[in-house]
Amino acid sequence: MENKQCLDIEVLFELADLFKVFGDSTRLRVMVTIADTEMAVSDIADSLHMEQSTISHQLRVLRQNKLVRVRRDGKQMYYTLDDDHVKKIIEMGLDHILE
Amino acid sequence: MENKQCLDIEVLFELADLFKVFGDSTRLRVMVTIADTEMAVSDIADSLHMEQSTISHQLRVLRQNKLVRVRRDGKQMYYTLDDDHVKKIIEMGLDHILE
DNA sequence: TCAACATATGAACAGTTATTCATCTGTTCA
DNA sequence: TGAACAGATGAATAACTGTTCATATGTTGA
Repeated sequence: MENKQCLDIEVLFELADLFKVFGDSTRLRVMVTIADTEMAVSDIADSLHMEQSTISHQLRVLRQNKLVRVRRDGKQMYYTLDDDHVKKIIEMGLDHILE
Repeated sequence: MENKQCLDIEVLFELADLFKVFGDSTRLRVMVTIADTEMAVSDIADSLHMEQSTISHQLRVLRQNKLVRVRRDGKQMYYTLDDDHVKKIIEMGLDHILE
């Protein structure tokens, strides 16, 4: 932990909030689903066999945390992962689990 | 996401459970506190100005998820982070926040 | 403009979780 | 052996969170 002096309470609260977002299987599944491709909300929902509303609610959480990018095309909203950072965090977690 | 075929529902549930552990500021603070040093429970509690019971409960969660190691020395239990994996996950998250 | 469609959103509910208090277990040393 | 101490744990509670239902917003094409 090289930047330990930066790790005051506030930063750790923020960090906890970030990890909270990853700590839900629905959000994780959405993130993996749109990791390498843009997808419309209802297609994500279909793909995961979940309700449109559920996915929409969770996409909002991902949006608020800047983990996804959105683009409107007509009636549809296309979501994709924001950056490779997010993938890296997921892969780090997988490494820990699959070791 | 290179091992995408491994990312079935079960693994993602496990992964979510792992991130849930990181998604609490108390646990995060405990992890950072014992990242580079062994510490007894009451010293962690004092250092964070929290109750012994609170820390003990959270250390149990960390233990159950194999994120910390324990060693008894007399009446005291000395905790430390289990491996560098855990630090890496925290640092990845910090990178995302502090960018 | 209006019907049809895609998505977003608010309220309600159920399930989960962190903290506290009280108490118990286990260790030391006198 | 027993008092003092460190830590663990169960129960209770308050706060939080994910999902669902119903509905609202916004876009398209006729």
